[in-house]
Amino acid sequence: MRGNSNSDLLFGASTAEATSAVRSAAIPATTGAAVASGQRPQRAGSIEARQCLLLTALRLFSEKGFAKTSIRNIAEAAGVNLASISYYFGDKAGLYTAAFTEPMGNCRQDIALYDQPHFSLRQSLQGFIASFLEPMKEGERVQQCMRLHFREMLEPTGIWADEIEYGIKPAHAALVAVLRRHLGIEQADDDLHRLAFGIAGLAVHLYMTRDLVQAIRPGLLDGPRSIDSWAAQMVDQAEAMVALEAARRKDLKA
Amino acid sequence: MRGNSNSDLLFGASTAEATSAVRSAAIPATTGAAVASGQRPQRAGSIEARQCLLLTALRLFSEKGFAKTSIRNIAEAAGVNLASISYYFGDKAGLYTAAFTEPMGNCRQDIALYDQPHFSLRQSLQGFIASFLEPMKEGERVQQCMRLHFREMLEPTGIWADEIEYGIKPAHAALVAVLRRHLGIEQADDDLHRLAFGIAGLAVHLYMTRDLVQAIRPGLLDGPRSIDSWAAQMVDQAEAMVALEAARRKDLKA
DNA sequence: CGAATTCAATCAGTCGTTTGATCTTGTGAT
DNA sequence: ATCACAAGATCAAACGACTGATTGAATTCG
Repeated sequence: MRGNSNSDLLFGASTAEATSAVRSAAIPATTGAAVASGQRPQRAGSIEARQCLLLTALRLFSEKGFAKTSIRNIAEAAGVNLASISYYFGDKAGLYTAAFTEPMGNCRQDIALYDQPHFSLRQSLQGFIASFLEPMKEGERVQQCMRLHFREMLEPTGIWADEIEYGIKPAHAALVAVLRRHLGIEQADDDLHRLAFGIAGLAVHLYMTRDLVQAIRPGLLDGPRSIDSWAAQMVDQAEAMVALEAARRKDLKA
Repeated sequence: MRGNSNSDLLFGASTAEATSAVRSAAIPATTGAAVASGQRPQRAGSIEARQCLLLTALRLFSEKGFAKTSIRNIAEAAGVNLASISYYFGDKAGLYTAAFTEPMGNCRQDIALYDQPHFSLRQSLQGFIASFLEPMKEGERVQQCMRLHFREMLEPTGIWADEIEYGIKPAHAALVAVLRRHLGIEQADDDLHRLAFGIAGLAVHLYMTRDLVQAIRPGLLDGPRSIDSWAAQMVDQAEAMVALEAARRKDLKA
């Protein structure tokens, strides 16, 4: 009953748990009556180990992916004992879930950056593109978050379903709303959704093909200046794509 | 010395080998003098087993990735014995290499589709976009090839380096050449390369976010008609992006 | 016959997970 | 202030399952 480790890897791990409560919630009935529900006396160095484990896991998972990263690698790199993983996070899936969701508060893209009624189209597009490209300039922590994010996109593990529902869908809907507003369309149709996907794709594509760009045209991605240049070009392109759609709809009417 | 299985997984497997010669070439010195170099009497059903193994591997690798697919899974699904894998392909990496490269002849994008001196810009863009999107309409075999391809993009295993060098780089260079020609530029600069990446990203992005599109706007991807609509829109968008770049350069001169 | 192919069985290694002992720290009684 | 006790935290060691790979005999066909 426990053996299907390949199929049910990342499901069932509790997601909405407080930092210290995870430790107990993930453990079924091993240590017995040691933990009940909400009690966090906790010693001094405890959080350090947990945090170190979390960040190391984030780094390794984002670099090598879930399957190719063993919890022994993580424990070793973090300098903590192997059993600490099951102690703090229950199992490998719990650690992954925690590494995926907990640090995400810092690097979650903000819809408010582009979905404002008083924004011009260009302002909205700038905000949208920036919400994707800005993290590329920041520290590696944020980049690891994004990298893990986009890794999920190609290799869904279960968390991704949640992320689509509560992260991507709203963002997409917001962009569609922006476009709908500026194009003067009442009901969003297939073409508008495709346009939204296309604009998002301008930015998303960079994350996917980052290594590719590095290999083909090195220096096109080094330093914040390069990112800014790229972002500016994307905004122009997105604007042109919207203008194109506007013209197409105008032609269609006539 | 043999233990570093995580790091050197996919390296060292011979790539440029004929179909039947792989069987021997990948095996160092195990079966002794059984095989020398080029001798292929071969029985009738032999190629069937090899082919079945290859296609099953292609399917499973494209669905679950390299690490999460065991050779036992493949052998079982293919209905052949486990040892046949090492017999025909040497090891797991050899099977992967074969599954990656051999069926690729059918679905390799053709530079000739868009890099023609007498083509109009629109024709070239149509050919380029089509070279990406056309496979999405064909059978699942081709889709598995492409999926395995883009899986490599996020999770490089070594073959990817070759693919960049001999598959992607030439394609990118060809697109840059097309753009350079139509924009009347002598030397390709960063902006032109970014434009090329952007146009490619229009199409590539679809592969990455296929599941996403399916989840957010189902029906936007079903049937060849939908793909055609999408391709047409992409061509228009790419054209607009080129026009934008042309205008920008004209302004820059003045 | 003899080579090509298939098969069951087994190897050593890594994986995720669990265990029980040990060390460390905070708390309350004396 | 000192002690003992308990809970938090860490540790080495091991478990069973699964992995990729290999062997040598059995089978099948030219």
